[in-house]
Amino acid sequence: MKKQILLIDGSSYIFRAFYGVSSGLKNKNGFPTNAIFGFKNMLMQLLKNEEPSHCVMIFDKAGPTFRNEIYSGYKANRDTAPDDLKLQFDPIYRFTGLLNLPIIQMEGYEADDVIGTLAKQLSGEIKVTIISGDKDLTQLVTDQVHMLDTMKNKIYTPDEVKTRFGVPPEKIPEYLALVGDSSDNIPGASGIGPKSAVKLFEKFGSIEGIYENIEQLKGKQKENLVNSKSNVELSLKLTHINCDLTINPLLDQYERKEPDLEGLKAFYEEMDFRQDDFFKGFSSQIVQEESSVLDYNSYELVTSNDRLKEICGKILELGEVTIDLETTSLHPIEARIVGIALAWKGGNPVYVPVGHNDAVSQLPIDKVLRELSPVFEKKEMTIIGQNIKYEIMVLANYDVEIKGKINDTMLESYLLDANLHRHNLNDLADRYLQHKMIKFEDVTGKGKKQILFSEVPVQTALRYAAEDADATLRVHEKMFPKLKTRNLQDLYENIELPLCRILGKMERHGVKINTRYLEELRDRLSNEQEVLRQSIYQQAGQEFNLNSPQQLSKVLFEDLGITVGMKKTKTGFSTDASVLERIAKYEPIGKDLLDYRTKTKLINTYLDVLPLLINAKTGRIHTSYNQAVAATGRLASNNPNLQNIPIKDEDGRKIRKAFIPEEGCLLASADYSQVELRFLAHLSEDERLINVFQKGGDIHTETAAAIYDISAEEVSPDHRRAAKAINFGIIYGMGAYRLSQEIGVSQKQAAAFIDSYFSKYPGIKRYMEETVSFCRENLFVETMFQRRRLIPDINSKNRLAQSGAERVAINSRIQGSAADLIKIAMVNIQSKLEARYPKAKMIMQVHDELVFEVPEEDQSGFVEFIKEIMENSINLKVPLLVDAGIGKNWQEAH
DNA sequence: TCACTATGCTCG
DNA sequence: GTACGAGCATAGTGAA
Repeated sequence: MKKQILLIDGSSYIFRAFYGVSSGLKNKNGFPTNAIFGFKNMLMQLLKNEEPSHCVMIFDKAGPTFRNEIYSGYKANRDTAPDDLKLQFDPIYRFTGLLNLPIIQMEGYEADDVIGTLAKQLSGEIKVTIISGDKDLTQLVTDQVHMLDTMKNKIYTPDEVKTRFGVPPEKIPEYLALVGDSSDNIPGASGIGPKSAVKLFEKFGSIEGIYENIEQLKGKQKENLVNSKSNVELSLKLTHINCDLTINPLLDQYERKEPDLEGLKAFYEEMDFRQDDFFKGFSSQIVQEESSVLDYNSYELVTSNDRLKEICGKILELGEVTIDLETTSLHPIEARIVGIALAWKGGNPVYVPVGHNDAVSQLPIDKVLRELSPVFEKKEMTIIGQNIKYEIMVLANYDVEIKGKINDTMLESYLLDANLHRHNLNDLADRYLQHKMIKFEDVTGKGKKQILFSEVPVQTALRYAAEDADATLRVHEKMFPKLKTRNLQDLYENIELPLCRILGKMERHGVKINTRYLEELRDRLSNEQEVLRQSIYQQAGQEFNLNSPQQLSKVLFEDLGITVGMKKTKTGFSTDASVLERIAKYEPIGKDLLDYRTKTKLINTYLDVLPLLINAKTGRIHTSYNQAVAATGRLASNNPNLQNIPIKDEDGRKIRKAFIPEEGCLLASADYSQVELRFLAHLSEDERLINVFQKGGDIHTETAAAIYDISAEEVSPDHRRAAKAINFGIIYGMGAYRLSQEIGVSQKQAAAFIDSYFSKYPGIKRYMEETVSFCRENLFVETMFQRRRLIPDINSKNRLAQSGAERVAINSRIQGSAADLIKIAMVNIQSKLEARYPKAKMIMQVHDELVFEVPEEDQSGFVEFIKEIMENSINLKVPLLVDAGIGKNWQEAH
């Protein structure tokens, strides 16, 4: 197989087939098959000759295109397809489907435009060959994109195009616009043929050049050109192929897949085609492919020390191995190893059981780890895993540390496309290998019947576990090279992978909780909650489930007949905080409901839950940081989510007092001040904004002063509040409506505010426009450290989806760059911390804040030490500022 | 009983 | 219709 993608101009294939094969050809039922037959032969021949690794078929879609809108005469001279041909369209589509070739048709565009877009998007990743005989398409030819005319067996390179037409590919649209094209009914300039067109281009370079210098021409030619000017301009619009359609081609989607052999056989029978061609020529390719697919029978169970030693030798020699641990628990702190699966290049995957109940003979875990220790110890070793943080943490339970390099397929997938929410191995295998894996549930069962992995029969475990290691290695080999071609390698190796180890340490260390304090707070809030509940029942004149928005809305808007602030949701009337706030202005029940909601929230989400999450062994809570969920590059925390512990309200803030240090330690906290606005300043290069940060003024006050055209001293709290809302809104791509809601002015006034903001900060406006236009062209945006976010909707025809995509584009660069920054800071801090304060630990991350547990004897100078590293982790056009403090609990540290 | 959606609220 | 990114709790619904 050759690494290349074929973009097949299917419609031209169909017409060529129809006119190339005798129209008398029919199957036994009298159904015409000449076009199908010709199409089949041409396609099979092509696939056999080219052996493409990727392939996609593009067809025209019936109906008018944007070219017809520009010019009603476009292709008007063509007769509609004969009925005999029309009948054959569907079988041809069916045949293509049976070969498992993806098909693209787009309404309103011609196949040419789709081909152009695909060629442009994919040419950076793979060699592209366009299969067509249409001379229009030669304009797409570049060094990476060639065109193959299979009828004439001619390959078009840029040089070939120049030789054939006398102009290079990029001039073809203009060339055709001048010469005209009778088959497409493109007028062109009368009296100008290929010869004179080439001469004119040689002399003037372009159509624009020709008309600018029209005076230099004379006689009939000048007259013709002048008279045809509008025709030429029109023609140019028609001949130019639109390479910017709204499609987000992912190369993987076009990878060759196995054809449906059964279906093809039936199809051939239906059409009365002889079967020999695909059984001989074609299926040999497929058979080769099949042999490279996962093979359960090759998996080996390792139960002897000698064999394990032998395997270690091979791995050490190779310098690379994929590892997957099977354990007793999903929780890395609790987990005990049940078996170890290994896979490496050029060998068969193996499984080393160490804790299976039914195993007749198996090695003990400490012996296996001892044997494997050179693999873990060796610096020049690469260990690959799916979610390798888990392996790192479980190995740490056995005091084993991976000293060499690591690779993580989950992170690889995340960096390639963070929008895909599924980066688990089963999905990756499906996506990259078209392989459906054995599911965990399939071997352990689920629900009440679920068993521990140690109870899974060892032969079943062998298949399951070795397949995991096998597939991990295979998807790694698919994804890893892509990181390089997409410029993501640096981010991967220098930020995400080092961070992965650090997160493992933070999670293992955990944080201590003052349970007694938490209980007291819970009791107090519960009492207050009860008082509110009774008060609400009384005002409502009935008891109902206060936690049910449905029941509450009935009580408020039907039974009590309240009409203020009504707002619809999908299913009824909303009872959210903004509605209740409006009600609160007239009815005390509104305020009571709001208070009830806050207290209930605190009790149910934090006070009741945190004590339950304390680990019995460590006496601390161990969150889990997910490095592969947030589309912008941020971390996410769960079990519990430590990134949404209250801080804004009085009662909520008290929960932070429950987060305490180990005996003899203190908690230190350090957070970046206004980090997203600083990135906005840096990325936009807006002079005024940069200046504000350089002078160190209050950003919201300065913004208020600028917008209202007053001095900083004259700024009132209300001015500042409005300016703050704008500053934050800008980062999110806010509209006037939302701002008006936020600061309580009319939508018109809000719009005027925004205008005024942009006139004072013109660089920001430019930044937003440039970000969107970059995104339109590339279908992704990039952070300061090349983290990509794909944004396919940016060219959506749906206005709402498109403006949503624009906001995402603007925000992702900022939020994502800030996420990059703190990740870099964490990597910097960890190594320096281990050297300078080996007893101090980094224990939490909350997007722009880091929390540390610090021995009392280390407290002097600690905060300054952290601050210094954080502020100097990267260089921006504005200074970075970190606020830091230290105290007896998380609240005091602020 | 379980899986799923809708609503609402917490954080940066 | 109306601001970006997350996680989580409860109610309610429909299928096994």
